[in-house]
Amino acid sequence: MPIERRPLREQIREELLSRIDRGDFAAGTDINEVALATELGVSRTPLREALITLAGEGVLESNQGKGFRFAPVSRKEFRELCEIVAALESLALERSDPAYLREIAPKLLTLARDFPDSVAEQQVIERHDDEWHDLLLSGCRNERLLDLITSVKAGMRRYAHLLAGDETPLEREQAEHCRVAELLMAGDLPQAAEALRVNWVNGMERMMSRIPAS
Amino acid sequence: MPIERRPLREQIREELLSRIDRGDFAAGTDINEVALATELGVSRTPLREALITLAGEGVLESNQGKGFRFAPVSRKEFRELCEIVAALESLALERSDPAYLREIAPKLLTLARDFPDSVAEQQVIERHDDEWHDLLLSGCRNERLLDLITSVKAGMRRYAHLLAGDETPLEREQAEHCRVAELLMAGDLPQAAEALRVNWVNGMERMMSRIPAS
DNA sequence: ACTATGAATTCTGAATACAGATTTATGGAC
DNA sequence: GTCCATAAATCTGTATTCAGAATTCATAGT
Repeated sequence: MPIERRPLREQIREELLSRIDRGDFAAGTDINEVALATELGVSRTPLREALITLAGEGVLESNQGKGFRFAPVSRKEFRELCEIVAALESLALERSDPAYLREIAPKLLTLARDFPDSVAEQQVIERHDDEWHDLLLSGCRNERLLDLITSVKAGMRRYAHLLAGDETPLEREQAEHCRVAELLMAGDLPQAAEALRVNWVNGMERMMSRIPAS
Repeated sequence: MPIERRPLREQIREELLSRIDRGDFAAGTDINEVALATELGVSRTPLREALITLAGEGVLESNQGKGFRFAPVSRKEFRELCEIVAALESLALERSDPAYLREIAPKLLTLARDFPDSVAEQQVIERHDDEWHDLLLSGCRNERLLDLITSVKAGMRRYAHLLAGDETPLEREQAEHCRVAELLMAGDLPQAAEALRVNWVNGMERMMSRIPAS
């Protein structure tokens, strides 16, 4: 059994991202490197490496002499990120193997219908949503594109916990996912890609009001 | 006058990118950190920070215990990158201020017509091309998108010097740029965005044969 | 009371030191 | 001569140290 040997910076990056998911860090707050390094039980070197990576993904900002801080959230940026991901995921779908898509379409439909009901924990809903999108794009042949999508989505994680504990119209989300799946079963890739883009744009509108004005 | 004070890692990153433009490094070769740090006159710490950034942009690869190396080039990846940039630039154009676009359209047309002739140095041609694209997208209101485009294009720089010293059909490139500019003058944003996408796809096809098979 | 100035503190950015992994070199068995 | 084992050298990944910038705090002056 090959035991896991990954650079510390990657583990640290993932730990920080999962803490962001839990809403541990408030947007806009400064990072104290020594304090955080001590808490994580690592030295500043790999921590800084992780911070630099996250800054490249837009999760953090860095200012000369002032170090890193969690990038503030804004409706403007959220809209920008949604636009980007909508375009990228739509492209990824268009660049997928049609045969493979038809193959997984039934499973996508099942997953979409099995959406957890509104009372489920936000964490559960999000994980289910991620799973659906991951499966949807798993047939994309453009590897760089998949990496890029993952990276951009990391920048969106800051918004996840802001949207927790609400009465979002899950039915709409569910219906839109079903529509994508059905179009794939019918073999209409362009329409499915368009439906996916629409899903992102609609989702953005639904979430927009929950984000602080500026 | 505020004198320039930027982190070393950024300066190093840019220096490495410009060296890649000059074709100083062969794709696929390993990086010796101590040697490179010495040559640049810096310590390994900021150098590694720059390397990690470049790895995040796809310029480098990193393997546990083996350090960094310049990512190998391939037709497949070049096609992938072109697809991505085509989609992103097209989106950026669609998200630009139409009034501003009409304003700069004449200048875009002039620049496109003033394309350096075939005998000009590759460097000159590339710089001119970059200038045109930068101006074209300068009206985009989606800041994250512009950053992303810059980042993805950094990953394409590895291919720049491969395409040097050839008899590429510059006329086609020039004509396509003119077409985009003309559509913008006519105020037809969707068509201009589509023409821009086509320009990227065609450019990809033109370059493809010059890249090593695998 | 308020501001300005400067020292003390805290923190980041960069350099150096150390530990462990990987590669290269060496030597012996066949 | 080839193959394998083992030791030396090299290099990366991480920790620690150092230098200087930014911030805080205290004090003097108005």
